Amino acid sequence: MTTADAPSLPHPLPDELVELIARRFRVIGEPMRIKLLDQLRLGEATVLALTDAVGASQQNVSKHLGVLHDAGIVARRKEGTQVYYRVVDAGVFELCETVCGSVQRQVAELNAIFEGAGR
Amino acid sequence: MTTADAPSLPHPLPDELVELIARRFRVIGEPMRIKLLDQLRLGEATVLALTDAVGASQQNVSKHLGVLHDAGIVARRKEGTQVYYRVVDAGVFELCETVCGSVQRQVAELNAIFEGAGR
DNA sequence: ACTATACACAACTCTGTGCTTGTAGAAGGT
DNA sequence: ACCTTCTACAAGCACAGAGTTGTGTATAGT
Repeated sequence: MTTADAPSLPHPLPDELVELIARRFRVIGEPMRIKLLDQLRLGEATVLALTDAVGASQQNVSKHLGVLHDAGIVARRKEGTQVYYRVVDAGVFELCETVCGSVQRQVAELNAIFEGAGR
Repeated sequence: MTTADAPSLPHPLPDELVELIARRFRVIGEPMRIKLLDQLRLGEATVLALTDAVGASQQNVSKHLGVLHDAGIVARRKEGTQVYYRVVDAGVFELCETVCGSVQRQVAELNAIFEGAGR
């Protein structure tokens, strides 16, 4: 438990694990779901609040939240007619930060090319 | 470079950045590409070697490598008729390890349920 | 020069999936 | 009881993308 890091994954990654990893990446690889997770970074929120925040239809938001829920990334809490969603796997934020780092680095490289060639 | 960490991403994530992040996740979210990256973890390799390693057609491997190359994750080095690919963005390994951690944790939870209910 | 090898590109097919529309179910207000 | 609100589910449509087939290009060997 305390040593969940430094896994040193097996070298020929088994096919089933590859499939699980790929599925997970695909779950996070949708703009709408990233927006929802970004909103949930501020804390739990209702479907209605998320719908207003991301500017999509209620059905669409509900569907995407269902995908995130099935993937075990978010959890539901029902209260009256409203359902509150929250992130239970904080690893997704780490993932987004890592990706952001790569993207920013690439953009910086492109920028350097323009600066070097432009003047 | 020195401050590439602790990004504390802006809270309403801009749409364009969301799109870039999602695209990146989708690039990595394919089993074949994960297998290729897993092989490239051992060092640079030719298309033929990767083709044999993952058990796919040469065209398919070449296509996936092209996607990884366009995404800036791998780089090419031509030598004679052969092309050597290598990973230039080590962040992908960090991503895979993070995802593996989440997957393993979920599997452990399911396992605990079976152990708790089975006996 | 000719042939073989290694890789990449283009066109095509097909599966997967995201979005919309419509609707059903649950809970609260009147 | 009735109606409204909030959420989830189902069917249909459309597009993105993964895989195959065929071919073009470059390099090495003879």
